[in-house]
Amino acid sequence: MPRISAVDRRAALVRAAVRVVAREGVAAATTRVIVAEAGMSLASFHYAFTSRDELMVELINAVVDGEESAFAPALQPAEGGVTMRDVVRAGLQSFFDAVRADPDREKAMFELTQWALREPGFEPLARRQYDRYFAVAESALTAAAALTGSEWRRPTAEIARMLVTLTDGLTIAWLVTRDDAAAATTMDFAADASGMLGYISLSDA
Amino acid sequence: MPRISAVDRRAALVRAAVRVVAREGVAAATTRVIVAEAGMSLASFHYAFTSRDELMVELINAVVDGEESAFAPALQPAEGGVTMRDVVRAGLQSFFDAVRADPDREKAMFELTQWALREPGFEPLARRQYDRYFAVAESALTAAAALTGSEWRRPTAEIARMLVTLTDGLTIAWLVTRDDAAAATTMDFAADASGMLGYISLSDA
DNA sequence: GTCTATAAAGTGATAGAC
DNA sequence: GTCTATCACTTTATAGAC
Repeated sequence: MPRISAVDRRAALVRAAVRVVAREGVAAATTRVIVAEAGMSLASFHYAFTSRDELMVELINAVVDGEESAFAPALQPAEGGVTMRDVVRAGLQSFFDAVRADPDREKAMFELTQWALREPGFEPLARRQYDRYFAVAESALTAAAALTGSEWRRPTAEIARMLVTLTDGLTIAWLVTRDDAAAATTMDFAADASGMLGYISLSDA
Repeated sequence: MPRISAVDRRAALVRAAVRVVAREGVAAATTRVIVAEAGMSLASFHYAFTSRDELMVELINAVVDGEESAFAPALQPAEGGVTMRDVVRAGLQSFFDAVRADPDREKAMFELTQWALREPGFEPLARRQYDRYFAVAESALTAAAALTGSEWRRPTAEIARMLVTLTDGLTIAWLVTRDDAAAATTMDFAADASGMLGYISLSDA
């Protein structure tokens, strides 16, 4: 094999590990499976990382940093006026479409959270993961307000947390039941509720 | 060791496994750890069960069947009239109090769901688990309607699913952040939303 | 029935040749 | 740097003495 710098090797191993975790789960992501995915020898793993836990830290940080807004497609400027209720509904649909498009990824994200919650000393990684979720949700809420000319009546951080609560619950229930119709009903309900409780239009202010 | 019937041994092993899974997680619940918890030899395990997977099936069925309504304390008849909004809020609080009282149990329930979702052929167990959650939620909603003299405007099965979505999301976020105040805000929001959208009082009907 | 002992396969990590 | 070979340990499961 060609000589690869330690940093490149680390990056390649993390990318391989991400694929393995999504495809086969955290428990199956052993060092041997990961190096096979990366096309390396087992010894190369421990040349790049001192331990499997060290890779796991880098892995979680990588997927968390790479987390992008699944709500974005619904937040494009549209012709004519658009209601907050409809933007929230469309944003939830965008999120849900992303879940349906790659269920293994979502399963993996939950598994990583729970792995971090169990592994002594790794709880901060789970916190970081959720801080990122909250931040992504909050910026989507801010964009939605700008798009509709409204203002959130409660602190956006508070509503963001509610939104993450909702998307987590929605995702788990769907991963278990695969019931698209039930998911749609949940999203309708949530959009109606957010419309009634969460914001005021600027013209009302 | 005294002679124990196979069925008794199975039951004892399942009870031991439940404790181990709650305390140390699914991944740490090896046959050795489980038999140690039950005070048996390793060979006794395979006398009672043909495989670890067979125990896992029985384990999940046991915790799912034993699932009781965490909403119940809030559904006791009270003096004077009580609004649906307040019953929902109190029910969520009862649920949340149970989570706070035994976080390891909740962590274990999520882990078991995800284990079943990953293990080939075990998805039906995860379905069963959520069917039970939905049923528990639905009966709580029916009891709440009776208590307040109201009627749900949508099918209770639909609202039950929303309720489970909410409690799942609430639980995960709290397990990660341990933020009681944020959880309270989420519950307030959810109670307000359910009050505005989900039911009609019988006097309106 | 219940045990000890062990098989067979997997794990993370390392030594040492090249 | 990169490899093969291996260590020390753990896993599920079983054989066979009692």
